[in-house]
Amino acid sequence: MLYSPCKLRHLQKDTDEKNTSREDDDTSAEDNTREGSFKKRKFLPKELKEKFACARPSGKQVKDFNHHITAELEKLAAAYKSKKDTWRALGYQKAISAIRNYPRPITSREEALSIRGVGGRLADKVAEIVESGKLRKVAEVCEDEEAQTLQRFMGVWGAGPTTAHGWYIQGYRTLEDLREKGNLTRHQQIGLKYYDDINSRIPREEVAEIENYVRSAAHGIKKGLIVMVCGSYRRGRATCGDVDVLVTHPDGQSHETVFQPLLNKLRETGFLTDDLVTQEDNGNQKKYLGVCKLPGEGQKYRRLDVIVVPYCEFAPAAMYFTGSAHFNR
DNA sequence: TACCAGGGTAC
DNA sequence: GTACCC
DNA sequence: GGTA
Ligand SMILES: O=c1ccn([C@H]2C[C@H](O)[C@@H](COP(=O)(O)OP(=O)(O)OP(=O)(O)O)O2)c(=O)[nH]1
Ligand SMILES: [Mg+2]
Repeated sequence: MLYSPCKLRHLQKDTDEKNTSREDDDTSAEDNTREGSFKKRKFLPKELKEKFACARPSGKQVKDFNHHITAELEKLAAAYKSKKDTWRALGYQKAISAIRNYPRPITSREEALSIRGVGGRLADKVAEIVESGKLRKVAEVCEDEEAQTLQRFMGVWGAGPTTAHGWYIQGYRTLEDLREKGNLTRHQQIGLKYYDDINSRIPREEVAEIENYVRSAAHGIKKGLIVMVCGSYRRGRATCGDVDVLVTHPDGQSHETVFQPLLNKLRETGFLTDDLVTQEDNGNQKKYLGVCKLPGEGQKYRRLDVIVVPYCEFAPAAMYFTGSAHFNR
């Protein structure tokens, strides 16, 4: 990420057709009813409160009113992605993101259609789920052996549709096949080793523990370091796929020297168990991707991403790293 | 019908 | 160059 | 898949 003003331009424009909410919130410009009680600003025009998620109180937890719908659509999105039907998968993903952040339960095809990113065909599917609780298309597309195997293989970190298909046509069907016969890159070996843990969601309470662990290590290296978890955690999700840690320092200088020492410190204590990408440079940003585990019995292995950025890029880096991916795109 | 973000590393 | 990832 |  370059964090140039140019890159950020689209974030501030066309607010009324592209939705201003980071979680990509709900819908198109018109419907959006939501009380929104800003005590200090009684004069805030009602249209604004209805139009902008940022003008409404967020409350503490991010709700997931339409989980039954997004869970079903997720299955199709994943299946299309595994079949390399990229753009169809993107369409599904955008709709899922919009529905996930729609602020109340959807009860009709028309209501679904009012959401930006949900067109006629997806609205039909939403309606079917609302009425029957499931989608016949899922059985059709996702439940044969090939589809299920591709999904299984793509759960290996570092394996995408091409690799999964390659393993499939070599006759592999199980993770055990991969372990004993498969040709795996270093990333994929790690992904397979921790398959179950990496594919488990992380409760946000545990993410907070990991944040504190990294913060303690950071403060042992340099006083004043800012350690902030971004990603789905910062967007308020109850569970997260991984932990995205942003590190910076208000002196505007220290970011240059903390990256490797911080990682080394986390390695020494055994917190970092495996490295995926030890250093990825982008402008002044440094990024680490790896696997970690909190001390103590029964802790799972978790995917950890760390970026270290100069303080002057703190805000845009936090924006990028908080996402969602859909919002950034 | 054209387009769907923009950047990086591993192989 | 391609595959995969953030 | 959806949007323009
Ligand atoms: O293709 C991508 C993927 C990620 N990001 C940014 C936004 C995202 O929020 C952040 C962290 O990525 P991650 O994959 O961890 O996404 P997440 O939003 O944290 O979701 P999850 O709960 O799956 O980790 O990096 C992008 O800009 N583009
Ligand atoms: Mg994340």
